[in-house]
Amino acid sequence: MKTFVKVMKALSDPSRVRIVKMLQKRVMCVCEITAALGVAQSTASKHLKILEDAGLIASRKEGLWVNYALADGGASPYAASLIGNLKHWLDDDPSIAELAIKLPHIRREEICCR
Amino acid sequence: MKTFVKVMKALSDPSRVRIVKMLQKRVMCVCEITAALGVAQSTASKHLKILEDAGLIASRKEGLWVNYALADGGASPYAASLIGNLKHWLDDDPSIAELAIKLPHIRREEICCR
DNA sequence: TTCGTATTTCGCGATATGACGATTCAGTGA
DNA sequence: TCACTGAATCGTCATATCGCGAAATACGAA
Repeated sequence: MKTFVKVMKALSDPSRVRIVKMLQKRVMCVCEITAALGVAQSTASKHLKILEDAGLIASRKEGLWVNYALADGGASPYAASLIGNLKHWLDDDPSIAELAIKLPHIRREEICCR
Repeated sequence: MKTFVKVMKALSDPSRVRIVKMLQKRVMCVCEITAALGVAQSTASKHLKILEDAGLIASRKEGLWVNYALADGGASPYAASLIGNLKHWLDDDPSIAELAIKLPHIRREEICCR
């Protein structure tokens, strides 16, 4: 029950859903996600932690950056199912479509002070 | 996005998940659900409203009682999918199993004043 | 209509959540 | 070692949520 509720809670915030939808397209670091969502860096970091705790995404430290990607689903069957559904859900949502257009122009080299 | 988040929010509370799992077994009125969950009747009513707004359950007034049942899913594809998944999810959860045992002994004739 | 019952709504307090800025932590390179 | 950069954590505030009891509704029976 606890793990199920955790997944539901994690996906009950629009910003977090947007993060999952972006990570469907590609791996992203925190500063890219911060820029894409237009929120404070600490806010993005907190959302990422909640998604990771729920088993929806996974982080991987690479040098100075922390890259986030969709989880493989091994951690939680509920997370795996929702990740699968979200592949084809919400693509026509205005805020998701907007992100999809914006995404190719968000590159860490231009955001982080190199 | 709003309807999706609404479904996730509705299912991010253990009491509400329990309600959905109980309604898988049979139609129930508010006083039966109140007794099964062991909460105040106003609390149960509020949870039911949230689940109904999300398109997960449907209510039907029958005389003095209001009977709640699982929604057919026509209202929201997200709700429909989650209802389907919950059919086989969480059956082995302790609190759900306990409810399943308790359920046959909860009858409105014994709860409501006759 | 008037009463009694099942349910909903209202109002409140305690707790949880989401946002931010400031600080701290971790890893790179001078 | 030190300075610098990306990310995580801390402290705080505003808002949302969950629980309850009390009052308001809705309905059926007398």
